[in-house]
Amino acid sequence: MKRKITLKQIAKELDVSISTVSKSLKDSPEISEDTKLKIQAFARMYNYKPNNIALSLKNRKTKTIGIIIPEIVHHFFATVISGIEQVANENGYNVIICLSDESFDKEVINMEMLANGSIDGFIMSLSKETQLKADYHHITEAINQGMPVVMFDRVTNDILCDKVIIDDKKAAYDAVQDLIDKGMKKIALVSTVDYVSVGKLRTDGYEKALLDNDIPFNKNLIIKVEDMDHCGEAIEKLLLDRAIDAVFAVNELFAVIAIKAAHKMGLNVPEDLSVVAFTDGIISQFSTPTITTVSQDGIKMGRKAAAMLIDRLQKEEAEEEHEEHEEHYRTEVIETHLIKRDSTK
Amino acid sequence: MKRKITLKQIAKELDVSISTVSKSLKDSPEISEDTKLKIQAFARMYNYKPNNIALSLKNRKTKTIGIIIPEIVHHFFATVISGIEQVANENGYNVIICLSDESFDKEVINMEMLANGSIDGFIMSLSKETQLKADYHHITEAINQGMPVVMFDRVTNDILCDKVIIDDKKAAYDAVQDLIDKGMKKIALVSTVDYVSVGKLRTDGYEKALLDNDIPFNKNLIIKVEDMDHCGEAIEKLLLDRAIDAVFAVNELFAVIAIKAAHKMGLNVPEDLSVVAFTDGIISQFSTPTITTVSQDGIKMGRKAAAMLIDRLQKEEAEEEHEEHEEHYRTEVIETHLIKRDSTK
DNA sequence: TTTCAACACGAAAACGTTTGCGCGACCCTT
DNA sequence: AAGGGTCGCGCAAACGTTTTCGTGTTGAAA
Repeated sequence: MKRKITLKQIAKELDVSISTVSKSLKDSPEISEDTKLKIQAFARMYNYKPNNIALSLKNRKTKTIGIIIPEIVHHFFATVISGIEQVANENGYNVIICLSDESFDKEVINMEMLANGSIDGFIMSLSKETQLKADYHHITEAINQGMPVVMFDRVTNDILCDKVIIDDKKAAYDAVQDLIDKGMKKIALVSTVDYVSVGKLRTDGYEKALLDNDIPFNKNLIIKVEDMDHCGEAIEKLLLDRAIDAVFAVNELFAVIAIKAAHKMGLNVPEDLSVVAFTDGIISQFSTPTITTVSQDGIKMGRKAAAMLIDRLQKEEAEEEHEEHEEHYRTEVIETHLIKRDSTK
Repeated sequence: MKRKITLKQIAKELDVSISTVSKSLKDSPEISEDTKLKIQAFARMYNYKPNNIALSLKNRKTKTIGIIIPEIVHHFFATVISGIEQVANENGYNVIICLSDESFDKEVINMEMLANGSIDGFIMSLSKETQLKADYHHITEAINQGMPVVMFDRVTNDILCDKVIIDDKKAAYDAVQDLIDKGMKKIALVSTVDYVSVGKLRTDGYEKALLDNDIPFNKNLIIKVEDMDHCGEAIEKLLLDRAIDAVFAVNELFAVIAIKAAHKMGLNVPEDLSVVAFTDGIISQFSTPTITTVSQDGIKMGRKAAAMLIDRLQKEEAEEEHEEHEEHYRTEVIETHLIKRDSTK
């Protein structure tokens, strides 16, 4: 149980100064070969490694990225983390992850926690509650303190920063258009409540596709799921009442519930009902039938977000207080495409 | 773009010493009320928060837990993280996550990285490659340096430390026994290669259940999946050759593949073939039919692991170099139970 | 022998905290 | 008026680094 060795201890042991040890380990020409070799050997023997915390304090940077997301038991978010981690690793960064649990307060607490020197920059996706309250003071504050922020997926126009998103509206439009092309006319939408930005955008895309094809936009064909438990019932009711021929769901969970509801009523998918979902995850790949989805490449999204953040950090470092902060923020759009599987004809 | 304010800046601004500022903010009785109020007001105005890195350096502890897992795009591991994060948060800890990607080298690099002062302790699950090589020097080293380690799920007897696992053998035994109770005799096992500890244990449980019921243990009914792509074929072959009546899969992915294979051959689940799987995840809940599984409560596992680690950290802090390190390590076993769904009769 | 460069190393500041201790100023007691 | 006590504050060390700027010793050139 020997604690990690420090420069000071090596110095004392070898009867030289701390600076001599430090310089020797960096192979500085200031130090004689003899001394260097002796110190290096000693350090290697005791497996000396510089203390990260001390380095962070000295360099005023931690080489750590803070990630704040609503939840982690969620295929999409897990893939994004995976993407972030890849790029972070490639560039010598670590990631520290905080979960907001869809709570505004936790999001704020976590951000303030990390903002006090623990990290060099944020990558985040807004919690539902934050989007509902539209209170972004914690983010503004972080940015004002010079902490770069990259938002992904659930973003807001109220904050100026780098963002990486998918074109939710267009993707939804394309998915619905595909249904229409196949002859569907009565297309139901199963969505979340409106304050979640992506839900709103996907609804917009759905509506536009209908209108562009001269299909009346019928509010009765839209289910806004507030609470998971009644989702199935609502869909069954719609199937019963309206004789719809397709369902467009904003996530795969809603889609699989729709399929189960259809089965329960003796309808076959895709023969009697086509189903398309947003977010290509595990469920879509393994449900029966497999579900046609809009791909939403989390890995790519995460990689892009991390690349943007690290790019900014490095630029910052290069400028080094030149104060020429070119406040030019970018919004990257990740391509999506429709993955055709067995839930559509 | 004002950088975060420091004690030094406040001191200079108010023309007092740094210590006076620090003590005032801690409401020390050493300082007069007047001065304290003035300083506190000023600090609040500038939203002063102590720098975490400086605190970490001073206190020799970071209030951060390092997590090393093979991958994150995996329901089970995601739930474990979620559990860890809950308890960590409740106790004022942050979590920093590294992915080994099932690679030994990455596991080593990540551990060494974090061990240099970045964290107070580890929670980890071994990568496949590490288990294959059975090389645990990096873990021993961390422990020798006084860094507490808690291992979960994929553990090894070669390392002495706190562990939290499920009783893989017993859980497998129970699952197979349940099949036997229902009249199954020809039960196939779809497993991973043996060096993954849990795969081995689950196989043992399967074997014991058979033998205890006087059912011959037939190696030909076992499929060791090396490579995902041929998994389906192997199962189909078995279904064709052997007329098996049940499949016990060590994870839900193998189970769903078995079900698909069965369907493809015109067999119905559960009428013609029962399927039970380990690891209760998303797939089991949403596949058709839903799959009977052995629950493996990741949240609980994560919570337990975090609790054990934090407990040890606090004990360490209390002892404070009393050197009375009671090296008594515990292994906690998380309860499992069979969740009966539609893939079994 | 004096002078100066080169060499090898150490002292100290800095990053941002916390905290034990010392010290001056004041007031009260005798 | 001298002694003692209290109050209010600052100094400095410590955590573990890196790096700039000395500084003492040596050897060679003048």
